[in-house]
Amino acid sequence: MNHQGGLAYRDTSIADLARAGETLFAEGDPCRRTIDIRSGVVRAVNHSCEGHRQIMAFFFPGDVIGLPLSNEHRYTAEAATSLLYSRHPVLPFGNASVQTISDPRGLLLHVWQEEKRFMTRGLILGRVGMLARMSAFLISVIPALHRSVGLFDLPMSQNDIASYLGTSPETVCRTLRQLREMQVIAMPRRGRLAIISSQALELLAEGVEPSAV
Amino acid sequence: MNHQGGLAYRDTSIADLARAGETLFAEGDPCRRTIDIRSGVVRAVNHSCEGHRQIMAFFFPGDVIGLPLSNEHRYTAEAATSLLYSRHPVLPFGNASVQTISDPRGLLLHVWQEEKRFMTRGLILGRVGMLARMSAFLISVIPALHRSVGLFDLPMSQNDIASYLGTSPETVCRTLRQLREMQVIAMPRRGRLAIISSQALELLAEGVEPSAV
DNA sequence: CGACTATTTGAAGGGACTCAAGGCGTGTGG
DNA sequence: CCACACGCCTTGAGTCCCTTCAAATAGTCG
Repeated sequence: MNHQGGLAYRDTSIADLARAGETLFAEGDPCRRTIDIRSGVVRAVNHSCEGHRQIMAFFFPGDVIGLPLSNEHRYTAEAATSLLYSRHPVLPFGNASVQTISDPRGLLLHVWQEEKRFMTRGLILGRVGMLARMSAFLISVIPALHRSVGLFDLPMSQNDIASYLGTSPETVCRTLRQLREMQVIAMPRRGRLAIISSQALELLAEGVEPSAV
Repeated sequence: MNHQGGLAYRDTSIADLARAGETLFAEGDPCRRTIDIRSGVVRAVNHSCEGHRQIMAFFFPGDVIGLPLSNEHRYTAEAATSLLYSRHPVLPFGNASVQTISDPRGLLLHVWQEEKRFMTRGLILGRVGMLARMSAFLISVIPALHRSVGLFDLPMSQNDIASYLGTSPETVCRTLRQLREMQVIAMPRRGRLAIISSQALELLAEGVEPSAV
């Protein structure tokens, strides 16, 4: 999941800092530069005209976002946590070939990584029942989470998780509690997560009845 | 939505035929060729290990699928209707640059088109309530549908729509009936669709209360 | 015409949403 | 250092929507 070293110039560029909530680029902005996440989490946000707000994906260290697939950005990127990142200039879309010639494999790899994140949300939201959705969500983010002694750091707020899962913060809280009571996960502290039974988590994500776990 | 003429060789290649239900390529297969849809609908399918099946996207004439973003196909492609398409050979992933050099803009356009389809499903499934989801789904597919005298041809079965929307065929049927009773759409025949009030459809997709429409 | 699939409808049950309110954690300012 | 304020998380209660199971009808293909 971490494509360290995917771009040759990564190590030489200076990192920028963004605070939680800061907007990196907005939907409709012209694609001027890609953003290479060093540490922290970025959320891709879509605003509907009625004011509803959806989080379409979370991006993690190693991901490169803002890729010039078209002239304009296709979503708004916000820092979900405090963030360390670097920016790399991009040629206008008409000259995209120049962008790809320098490292076509790198570009396509990053495009694929981005697309995977969107596909994953679809697969998660397509499941029936919040338990299955939450379990699938946890499984999908765990590989990208920072671990310390078997305890994961769940960096996004339950509000963000709710927007991602298409539900309410209350339901997120209740579902996590349910997983705790089933001894599938543990959350010793705010934002800390331990997986007690990853097998049970996978069964739940597949839609197996909770009573059978 | 229809990128006619996106690839120069389209007009000169001979079209293949596939029957409804036929598999064009399977998840995990090596990416040997891209598929250029001429007529009909393709569904991108994901099978979970427990046998559950999700439709991640529908693809329409003008879409090019099976793009070599990685070595292997990322989903299974099946003909949702009888299909006319053409295949174009693709160099192995390591040589992807050669693929892009001939027409980098074309490749990126098609990649973007594919990614948009996956993003769209996420945005649809992220809405609350089946009415909103169904309305958003109809809005998203209408531009790709074949029209005859204001009557659209809805080519996918309600089973497929259910798999796409993450619900059951019964709920799909009931939701369509509800839209009919609200005079928002009409379905004079199986697979035929008329939009009576596209404005109401958009309001419903935005989550406005049905009683307010 | 007959078999099969797709669509439609009914009824019952449970799960998720909403509204409302209370507890916890964090950070800020006096 | 403490008090306060604010946002985040947690919990409760009621309602409605969606799911599931079951069965009938319509449409399609041989």
